[in-house]
Amino acid sequence: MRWSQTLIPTLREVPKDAEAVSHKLALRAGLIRQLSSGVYSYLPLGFRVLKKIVQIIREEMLRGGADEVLMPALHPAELWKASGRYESLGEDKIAFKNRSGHEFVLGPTHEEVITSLVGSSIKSFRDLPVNLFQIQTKFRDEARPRFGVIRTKEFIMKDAYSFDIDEKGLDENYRKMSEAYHRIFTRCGLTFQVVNADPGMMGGKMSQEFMVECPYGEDRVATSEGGYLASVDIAQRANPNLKTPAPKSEKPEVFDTPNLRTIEEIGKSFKVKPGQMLKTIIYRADGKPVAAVVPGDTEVNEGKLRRHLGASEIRQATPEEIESATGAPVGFAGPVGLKIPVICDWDVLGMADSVTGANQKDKHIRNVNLNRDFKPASFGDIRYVREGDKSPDGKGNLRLTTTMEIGHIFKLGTRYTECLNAVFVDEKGDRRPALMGCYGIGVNRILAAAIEEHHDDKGIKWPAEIAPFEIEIVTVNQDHLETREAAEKIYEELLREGREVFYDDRNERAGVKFNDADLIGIPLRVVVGERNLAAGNVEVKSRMTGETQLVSLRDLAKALSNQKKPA
RNA sequence: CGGGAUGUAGCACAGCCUGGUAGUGCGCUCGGUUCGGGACCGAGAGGCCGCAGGUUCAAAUCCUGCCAUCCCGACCA
Repeated sequence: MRWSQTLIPTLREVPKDAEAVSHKLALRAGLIRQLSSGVYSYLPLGFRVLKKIVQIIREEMLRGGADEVLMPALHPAELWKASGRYESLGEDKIAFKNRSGHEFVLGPTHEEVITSLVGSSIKSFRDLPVNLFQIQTKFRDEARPRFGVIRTKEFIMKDAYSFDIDEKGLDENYRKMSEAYHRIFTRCGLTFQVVNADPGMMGGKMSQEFMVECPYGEDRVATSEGGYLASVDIAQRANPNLKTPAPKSEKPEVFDTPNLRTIEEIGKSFKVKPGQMLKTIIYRADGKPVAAVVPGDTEVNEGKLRRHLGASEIRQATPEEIESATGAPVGFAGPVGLKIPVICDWDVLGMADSVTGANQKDKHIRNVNLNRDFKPASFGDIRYVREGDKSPDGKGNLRLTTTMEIGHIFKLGTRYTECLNAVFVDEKGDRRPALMGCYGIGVNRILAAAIEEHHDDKGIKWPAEIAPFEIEIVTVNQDHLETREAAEKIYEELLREGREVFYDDRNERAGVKFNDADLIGIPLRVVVGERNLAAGNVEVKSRMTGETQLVSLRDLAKALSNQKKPA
């Protein structure tokens, strides 16, 4: 393709609020153009990258035994209602009614649709397993799109769904998909980690996230030297086995804290370190009130608390519920004298003479001590891990890194197949719901992640397999006849060989073209200029390594195919 | 949904406090000199100053409302 025939904007300046590196570079290099908040168009260069990524995904999914389908973007709302997930979609849902009053959802994900499709197609265990995937646009009315193409309202997703007759089959499909994901992300040039994750609202037993390190990511991962790796949502820590210090105080003392509710406010006004305070949060676990107590400088992890309690559902109490449980408005809860079960984090065992809410309006209480002043129902690991916590495998401490999720695989079990009636008849003649797995990849995010990982201050350095082109031809002086003729000849020849060539045939100064080439980041650059041409040579430069070499015109084709990455 | 900011030429911004002819840089057009790492000189074109009201002799500028965008938070397979 010739530059002059392509819609590539000359865009060197980027809005100052473009924060993420990948966002800035994608705009500057003319990969994308923003249409509105969280909605982007892909220009030719960006689209080529997407196409490459899509092709890699497609090949590896087929290799992994999945077959391709395409489901509609518009889903009947009845399906969603049947699965019970309609309401929980909340703000994300884009639903509307057509003229005849039918309600539709603009598909944010396709579990409901595929389950209904597969349910109506399978009869017997002989029809299973099936594993189907598609690559298409999803819509989610994100409350806050951000970081360019990292979180957008509309995005391209590869989603796959497997259906099996038993756990063994599900395990097998899950493993194959995991392997396919490893191949996909590796081919896309990404350094990634596989992290155990919280299955969350999707239900199911097991889930793993494929993460890349990225300062603009929205997830955090805990790692340790011993190889422990988990999303902070579920990351655990070893029990520090703290000994409770002897109280220095005689008895607790209530004091006035008018209008001071937060840990921060109290800390400031009374010179108390947050770590010396007991944060008490009231929850409803399966409808029953409980109080969770953690050090003031840590956060309660609801998922951990839920598992600790063995509850199936947990949520923060409403202000009214808090008032009835503690006798005080929000902001003054504490463990002393509470009538509801108190769950303490292990850390609390190591604290003495703490400050906490007094369960009275505008009052807190100091010199509070465990056992003497309050007696917890139980102890456990109920807070989010922090940098420096002991790794649960006992090997070293935890380190937290910011990451971006590029893929996620789940074992869903029968959650959808039961309510949407995707059942089959087994060998014994019994009707059973199929066991389901689902597997997603954010295609746009791979593009962003690749830029985040592979760039320098001049621009993008595309990994070979997803580069928009293999080779860019740059003429130093397009007006110079011999230069132009040589470049045209090289261009035509490479095209004939089936190479993907981008030809910067613009009548621009050399410096401009070199800088643009660095910015766009095509792996190989062939520079055709009068100086070298006189000796029958051109220059070949690698964007990744910066190496340059002089190659004679005669050997050019060979030199370039040596650079071609083995498939 | 809360907190903060910003809407002025294709793009990035200044001007606003203290009302008085619409500005700068990049890009674009024309002419010339340049031409192996973002050239220079000269001449031009291009704006309903987000929208609607109000105050005023006079509003990009002050006031009110709305809309949009961005940032922080809440939320998020």
